[in-house]
Amino acid sequence: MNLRLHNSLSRRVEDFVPQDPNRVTLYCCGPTVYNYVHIGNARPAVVFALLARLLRRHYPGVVYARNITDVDDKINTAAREAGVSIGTVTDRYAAAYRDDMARLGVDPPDVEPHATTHIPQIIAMCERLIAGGHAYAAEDHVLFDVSSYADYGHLSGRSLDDMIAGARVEVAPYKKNPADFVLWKPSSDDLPGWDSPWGRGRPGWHIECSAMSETHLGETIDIHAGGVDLQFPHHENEIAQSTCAHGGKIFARYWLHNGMLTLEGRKMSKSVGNTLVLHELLDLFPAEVLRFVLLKAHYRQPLDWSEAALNQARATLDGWYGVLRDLATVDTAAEASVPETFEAALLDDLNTPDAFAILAGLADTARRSAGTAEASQAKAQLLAAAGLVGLLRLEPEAWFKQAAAGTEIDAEKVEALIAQRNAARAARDFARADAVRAELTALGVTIEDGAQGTRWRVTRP
RNA sequence: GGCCUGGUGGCAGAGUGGUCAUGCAGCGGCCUGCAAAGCCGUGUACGCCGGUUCGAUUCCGACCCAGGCCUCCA
Repeated sequence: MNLRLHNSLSRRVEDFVPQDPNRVTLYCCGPTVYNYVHIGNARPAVVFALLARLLRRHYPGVVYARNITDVDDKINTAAREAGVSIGTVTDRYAAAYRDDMARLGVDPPDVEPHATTHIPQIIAMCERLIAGGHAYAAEDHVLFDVSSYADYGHLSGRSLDDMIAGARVEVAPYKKNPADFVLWKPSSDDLPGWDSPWGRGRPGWHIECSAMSETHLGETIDIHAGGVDLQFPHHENEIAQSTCAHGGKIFARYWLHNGMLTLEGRKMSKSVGNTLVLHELLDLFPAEVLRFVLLKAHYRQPLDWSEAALNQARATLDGWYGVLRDLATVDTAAEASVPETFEAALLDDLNTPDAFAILAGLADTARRSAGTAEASQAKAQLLAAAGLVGLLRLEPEAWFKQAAAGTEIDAEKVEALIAQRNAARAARDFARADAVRAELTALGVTIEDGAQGTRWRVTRP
């Protein structure tokens, strides 16, 4: 079983062959911490943490870096508006990000570099680029000279001429070429800044990733990942900077890009203003429901976020948890290996929809295995496969008794009503029994009479 | 305008040159006091038009439509 990945450089699915199996390097562009992230920001975090997990299963050494951008004009604005320091804003939202990711079941990266702790490396990279004739200082800025890098535009499939023709931005007068981009820019006294050979200033957006990637993963990394909206200009610029700073050595061997989330068919983005805040969604829905929706479409496809998608995810998970509830007493101490077909689907460019189809089959097998000698193995396989994608991590009873958003379930009251109803049933007073059930329904509780008694669950919202 | 994706059954969503995706929903039945859960059964799906082929949803071309990038954005 080999890992195959779609490489944006070739626009094809390729066999993944690391430079060094003992040190596979993966870098994912992380958030700019000026606010809570939205659900769209969670997609790359979930998808590429899953990729890191897969890599760890197949290679002895993996280093996964996901950065925090903590210097940015939007951060400055947010701090000014809130009347707090910039550090307060970045600390608060970086912590919130880590917390939200943990709740979503996203494994933390091995390294979480912050831009502001890599200023010396950023300055050094600027100096190297200037020395190599790839960048120039002008009016307290340092700019990358795109004409010095013949391959500029390769990743995003566009030529310099196209870019200039299609430019919709005003070109700063100090740029040699309209497509030149800022590596370093001056800061006024009220803005965060660091001393540099070009005066007090701060880094441009793109250079930080190049510097942090170089610092923690080396000059050539195996995989660089991020949203497809970063393909241009962010990733294109990273390639230009890093390649030129490293004497032409390839920067990233495989480029992975996840598709955008849409809301009612429109791209979800902070600039459009139609974002759903992950922090809030986590209070409204079980984290596994959010994970399920994020992984149910292939990562490169656009994904439409909707109430219907959430309900369907919940219904499917209810079914799978129902299997686990039926097998609650089955011991899974046996070997719990991930079935090969399941892992093969994931290894095929992270085909999570196919993996989910296989998971449904495993759930089916497990359900049918109840009471047979195969039950333990079937349950173990279901749990192992689901666990790899971060699902079915709760005890089934806990899953079914999760209260709906904003409500509390009084389990004792529910149990008491069930006892009343069962007493009525025993007396064959079905009118009374149905009346009690109506009370339970009003509480948002569905009951199931079974051979081992009556069990209940919170009806999905 | 340039570049790039994609159009699959009620919905979501994989995939394939020639039997089956899968999930949710629906319908019929079994079970149940009734439900719920479960079980059994149930759908002439692949944007449009040409081409290649014994055969295309799958390959090629045109067209239509939708979305993304070209500006901060995951």
